[in-house]
Amino acid sequence: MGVAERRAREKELRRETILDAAKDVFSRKGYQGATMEEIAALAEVSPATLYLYFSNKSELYASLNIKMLAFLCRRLEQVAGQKGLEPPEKVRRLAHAMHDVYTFDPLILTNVLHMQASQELTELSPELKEQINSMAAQGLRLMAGIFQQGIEQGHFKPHHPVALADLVWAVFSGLVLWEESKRGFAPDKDYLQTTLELAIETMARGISN
Amino acid sequence: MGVAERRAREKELRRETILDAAKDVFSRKGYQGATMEEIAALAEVSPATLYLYFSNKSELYASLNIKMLAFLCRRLEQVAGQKGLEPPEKVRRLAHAMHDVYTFDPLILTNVLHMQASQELTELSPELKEQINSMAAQGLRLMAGIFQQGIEQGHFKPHHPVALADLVWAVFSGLVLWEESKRGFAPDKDYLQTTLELAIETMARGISN
Amino acid sequence: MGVAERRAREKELRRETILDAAKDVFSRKGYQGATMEEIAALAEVSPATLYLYFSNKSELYASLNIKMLAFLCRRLEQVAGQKGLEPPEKVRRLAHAMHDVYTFDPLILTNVLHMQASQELTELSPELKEQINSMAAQGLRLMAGIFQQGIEQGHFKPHHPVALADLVWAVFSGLVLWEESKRGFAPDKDYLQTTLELAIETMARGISN
Amino acid sequence: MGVAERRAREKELRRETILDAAKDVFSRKGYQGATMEEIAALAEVSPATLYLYFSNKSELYASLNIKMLAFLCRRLEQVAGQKGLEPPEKVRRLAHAMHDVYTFDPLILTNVLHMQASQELTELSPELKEQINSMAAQGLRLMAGIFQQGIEQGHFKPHHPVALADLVWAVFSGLVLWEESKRGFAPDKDYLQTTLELAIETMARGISN
DNA sequence: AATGAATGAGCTTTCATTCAT
DNA sequence: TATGAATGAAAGCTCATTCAT
Repeated sequence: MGVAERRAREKELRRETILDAAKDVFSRKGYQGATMEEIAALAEVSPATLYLYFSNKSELYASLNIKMLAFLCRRLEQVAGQKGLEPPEKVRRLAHAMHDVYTFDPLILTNVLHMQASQELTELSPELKEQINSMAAQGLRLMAGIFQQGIEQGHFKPHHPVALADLVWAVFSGLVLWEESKRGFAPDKDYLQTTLELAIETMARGISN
Repeated sequence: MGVAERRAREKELRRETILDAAKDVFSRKGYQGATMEEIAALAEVSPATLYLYFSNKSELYASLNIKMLAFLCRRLEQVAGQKGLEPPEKVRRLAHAMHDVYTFDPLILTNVLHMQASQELTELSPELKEQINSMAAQGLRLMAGIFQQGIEQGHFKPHHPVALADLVWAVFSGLVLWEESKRGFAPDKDYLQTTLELAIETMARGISN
Repeated sequence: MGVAERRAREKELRRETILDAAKDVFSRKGYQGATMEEIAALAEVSPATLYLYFSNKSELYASLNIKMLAFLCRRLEQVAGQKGLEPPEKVRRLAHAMHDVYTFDPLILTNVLHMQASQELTELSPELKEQINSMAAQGLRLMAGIFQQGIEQGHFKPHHPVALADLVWAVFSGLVLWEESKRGFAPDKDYLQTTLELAIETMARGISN
Repeated sequence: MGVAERRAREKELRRETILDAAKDVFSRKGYQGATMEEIAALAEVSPATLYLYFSNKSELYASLNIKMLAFLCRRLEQVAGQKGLEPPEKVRRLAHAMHDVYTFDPLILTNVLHMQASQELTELSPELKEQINSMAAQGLRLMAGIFQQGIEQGHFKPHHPVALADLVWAVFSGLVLWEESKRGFAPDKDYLQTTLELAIETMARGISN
């Protein structure tokens, strides 16, 4: 059992190594631009080894994105689930949460947003596509829940909460991708932090005036 | 000379045809996913012909984006250059302008934003990269000018105008890319129009509170 | 027009060159064992060129077999269509015809029989599979027609003509494949000729006694 | 020693399990199409284990065919060795014997015939090739012996008995492979039985008229 | 000027085989 | 002895790019 256990742990470890390498390469080159060879080299395995862990390129890509969406959702759940907080405060924490994710690993969001913003999804198998879409939807639902509460309690002017969540997500995508696009120009993390927080809050209030 | 002139015009015409085809294909497939063959087929020329007008794929891509950025800048100049308008009104018109561009041809912005939001730039020659970056910078400068004026005249609370322009651009990217990412879900153009206008204006004021 | 014509002829010529090379390689190595690279080398083109003429390996294989079945059917039609011949004589000519095909190019039959005798068909697209099967069926129908006539005119004892055709085809396959399997042992062409003729005729009579 | 013996028997058992799995896979997919992994999975061992029993794929294939040829020869010996039977009756029993083998396990013959009818042999080491060829030759010799006797005793008209044996083998191959090629069309076992018997007998007589 | 045809380089994927455990 | 894991080598196929006509 000891052997089997260690094997399993080692296997899981290597899987993570590969996913890490994939995250890096996919975020730098995009889905089409990334090559299995480069991912393999970064993970320090042979290309053939990748296929022991993922049945093909698109499944690797999908697994990666699912993992990252899961991380994002978990963080959003923490915020949404906090009892006894006024919605405006929750909105502020929402901004913090997304910024946290970005600070923890900018590539996570870069990948998720790139995926949302582009066509790679069409190449995936329907099941994986479905899984990814439903996780993304859950993220939006969590955000929408916060606004819903705020509207019900009179903090925000009546407006469809899903539309608000959409808008926040869009703003957020814009900010992060914009940061990304300026890579090399020493992006200021505080700048993102501040504008993000402000943008989300004013948006949540202003949109329905 | 009449002959030479007509030749030149015909050549220019074909160049435009190719760029149009490229715009379509690049916006649908992304840089890596697009093939010269598909672009050629759409432009109704042979693949070899593309190389009479553009020395390679990345130059074609760059030329396309430069053209589109130029179009965008021209429209921004119209807004920025109007005399006798109060800055808040200019901001409103700024939103209109960007939405106009999007309405006139969504692919223009889709391409520009995708390019900004991703890594294709790294493949281009330094000169072209420089040219593209400087045009993008000019667009930002034009927007920043509007906010600058507003701040000087006391309409907006003091804040670095370039940062404001950045934020507007980011919000806008977010909204458009978000729209794009939901292709197939019957996007509502009015929704984009309204939220865009609102977002820019509230942002312009709120950011400095 | 002269140019277009010559181009078309050259293209057709090259297509034939490729098919010839494919015939050779497929008959030596079988479908799975053959490589596009070897076929290309034999045809003195690059592997990529093969894909200008055939969309993939299985289509190349199918095209080859269709062409060869067509050749076989044409020869069988000549025999079946001859007026004023007694069925026993027709049977004799049938043996000659099949032997002719074999003499003209042993690889033709080797390929057709190998294909019939193995699993490669399952890899082809349904349409091509259908086309190949229908041509093979036509060959059998032609042979069956000869026996049908012989039975009706009392030359052969009553028996289902299709079953007879099946049997003849089987015998023939056996003889040719057996020859093939002994390659290198100086196969005697006359031997095949004689036994083939004898086998077909005795079979045609004996089966129903 | 008891332990060593049991070990040996277990080893032999596993070898047989592997050969059985190989027989199945090779007959379904052919030599090139079969994969060591599929064979291993069917034998419920790891791919690496195969290499403890056979030094490589082609040796496994060869071992399999040698075993099957041995089985076939044993059955032929039974027929050839029976005293006090008239040659015509022996011929009849020869047909039965071959049909028995086919009934006992169609895959045995399918494999042997496929191998004879194709090129896989060229990949084998000279020694194995030699061994296979000599066993096939022995099978033929056994059949030839029957005809030899018949000729000597005046039952069949003078003809080279080896040629007769060749022909019978060829007919038989044809019938079985033809059956195989129609897999899926509910092949009728009685049909094979009857035509086989008839074909061998008429051939044995007719060939020398 | 335009193109049909060709190809080199490179990609994803498979698989027989090896080896540390 | 048995195997999980790894990989080198090769396969099918694609595509940006070139070139003779």
